[in-house]
Amino acid sequence: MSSSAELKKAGLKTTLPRLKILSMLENASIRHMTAEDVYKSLLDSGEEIGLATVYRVLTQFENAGLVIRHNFEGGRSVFELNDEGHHDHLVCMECGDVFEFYDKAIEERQQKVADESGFVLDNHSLYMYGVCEGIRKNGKCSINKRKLPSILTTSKRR
Amino acid sequence: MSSSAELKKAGLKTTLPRLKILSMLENASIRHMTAEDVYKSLLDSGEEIGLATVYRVLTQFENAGLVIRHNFEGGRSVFELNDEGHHDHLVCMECGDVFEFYDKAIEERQQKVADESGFVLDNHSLYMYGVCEGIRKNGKCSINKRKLPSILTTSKRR
DNA sequence: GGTATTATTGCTAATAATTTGTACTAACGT
DNA sequence: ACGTTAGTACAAATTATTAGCAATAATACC
Ligand SMILES: [Mn+2]
Ligand SMILES: [Mn+2]
Ligand SMILES: [Zn+2]
Ligand SMILES: [Zn+2]
Repeated sequence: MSSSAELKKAGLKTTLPRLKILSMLENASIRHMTAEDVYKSLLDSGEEIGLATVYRVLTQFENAGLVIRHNFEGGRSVFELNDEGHHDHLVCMECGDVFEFYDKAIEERQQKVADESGFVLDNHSLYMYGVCEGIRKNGKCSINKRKLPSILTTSKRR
Repeated sequence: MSSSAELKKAGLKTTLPRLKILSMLENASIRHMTAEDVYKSLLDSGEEIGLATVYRVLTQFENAGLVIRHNFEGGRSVFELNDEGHHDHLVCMECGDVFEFYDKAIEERQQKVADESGFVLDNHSLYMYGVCEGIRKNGKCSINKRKLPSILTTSKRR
């Protein structure tokens, strides 16, 4: 589906800033980006945008269900496209790498715990923090996930 | 153990502000408090303290392992005394009530997931958000957990 | 106990991240 | 195309937290 159609489906008008941001999220080499990551990446790609707009649009995307906001330990909010199913996260405290996982047993036990406590569950966040294999074995992470794309392949226009 | 001894054991000098804060955490009717909750509660109890000191001391307590810091969805940091063993949290989005739980199966699966990913785990946070039974059945929570103690039973001095 | 040494406090001012106000534009239904 | 309404850019405001620094309080030593 086109980005424009995705915005429409989410009940959002198709505007250039929104297209740029959605496009950046879809094409960036890193999946979990802060508002400023998105902003800087767009500037680096030669796109013009305001930081406040990035914040505003990311929040709209969150409310529309287009992106998920995460609050990893100690840091600012990071956003990821809501294109895969639900999953939880393993964060390396050394290199910042984020590994995603889904564990059916954990999900089921969570539901059970909620049921037993009389809670109707809305959502949950499970973040695990540790040190990844790359750092432990090679002293540094194999892939530098902090690198942002210098060119935005889509979002080119006119 | 006395509060003073607890501070010593944690490698912190016994000072009046630290005693007041530790005492407040030990005696408050709510377990999970923001820095400002602690600050306001102390003022309400007639105790004098600076807000910056509360932030500073809570961070020191965190580093010393005396308290745990949580970042519940959307809100500011909340602190709880590290006197029980590890547990995770169920937060009611309506009344703010916090239920604690420990599920051995979840903990074990988490370890397994980390092992399989080559991660050495340091810590994790699992927060579940929903609506509690009290709200659903009575329209409001039975216990108002937001109420702060007006008098500090300990920490009186001289 | 009295005094030196040094950590800690309580201001207040500074930050960092995010949000808001507003005058200016762009989108889109007709 | 036109008008209405929503969205944008930029600056200024907020909110939560931290930093700078002079005044104080807590051990250490005599
Ligand atoms: Mn999950
Ligand atoms: Mn746990
Ligand atoms: Zn993810
Ligand atoms: Zn707890």
